[in-house]
Amino acid sequence: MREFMSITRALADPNRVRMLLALQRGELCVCQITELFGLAFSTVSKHLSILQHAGLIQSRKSERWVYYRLPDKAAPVAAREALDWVKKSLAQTSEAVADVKRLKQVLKTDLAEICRRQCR
Amino acid sequence: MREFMSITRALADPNRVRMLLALQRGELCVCQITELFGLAFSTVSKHLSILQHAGLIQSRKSERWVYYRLPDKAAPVAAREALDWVKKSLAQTSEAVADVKRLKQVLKTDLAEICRRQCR
DNA sequence: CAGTTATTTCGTTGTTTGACGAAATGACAA
DNA sequence: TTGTCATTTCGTCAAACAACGAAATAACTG
Repeated sequence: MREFMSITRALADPNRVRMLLALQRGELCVCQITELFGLAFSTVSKHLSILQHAGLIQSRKSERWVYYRLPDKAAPVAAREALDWVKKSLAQTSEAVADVKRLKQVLKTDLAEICRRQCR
Repeated sequence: MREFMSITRALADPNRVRMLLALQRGELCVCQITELFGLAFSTVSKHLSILQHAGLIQSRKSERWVYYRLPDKAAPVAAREALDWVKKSLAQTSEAVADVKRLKQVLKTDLAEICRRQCR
């Protein structure tokens, strides 16, 4: 029950759901997601932390960046079912399609360039 | 997306999820659910309203009572999939089992008796 | 080692949410 | 019609949450 609730609460925010959909294309680092959604660094980091605690994403560190991705097949059943449901229900929606379109633009840009652009 | 979010937000509260699980046994009126969960009338009514707006339950009025039930097969796909997921994930959990046990006690009692007991 | 850089954590702010009791509604019964 | 009764709506309060910027952390680079 506890595990299930951590998943439903993670899915109860539209920005987090959009992040999951964006990650279908492959892993992304925090600054790419920040660029994609136009939110503050700290906000994106918090969202990703909530998704990760719910088992809906995983992360790895490489060079200067932290990459987030959808979980592999070893993920808990509840999380995998939730992700299938999200994908099936929303992959075709206008929001998801628009996000993918903007994501393609973001992916064209060099990673270091994106981070530098977000002057802090 | 909007419809989907109304479902995930409805599922983001443990009391609402428990109500869905309790309704698997068949329809219940508001005062039975109130008795089962030990919440205030108005609180239960609000929860049921949120579930209904999300398409996760339906209601009918009969005599003095309003009965709520899980939706029929004509319900939106997203709602049916969500309910299947909830049921599959949680039907065997200790919380759900304990609720069903108490529900059986509640069902033994006469409906009018239950309502009267909740002196207002 | 010191500086830079990407991310996380912390503290604050405004909004949303869940809970309650009281008042309003709506339907049936006398 | 008036009263009764189950439910809903309203107003309020405290707790939770999303957002931000600033400070802390952690890891590479010079």
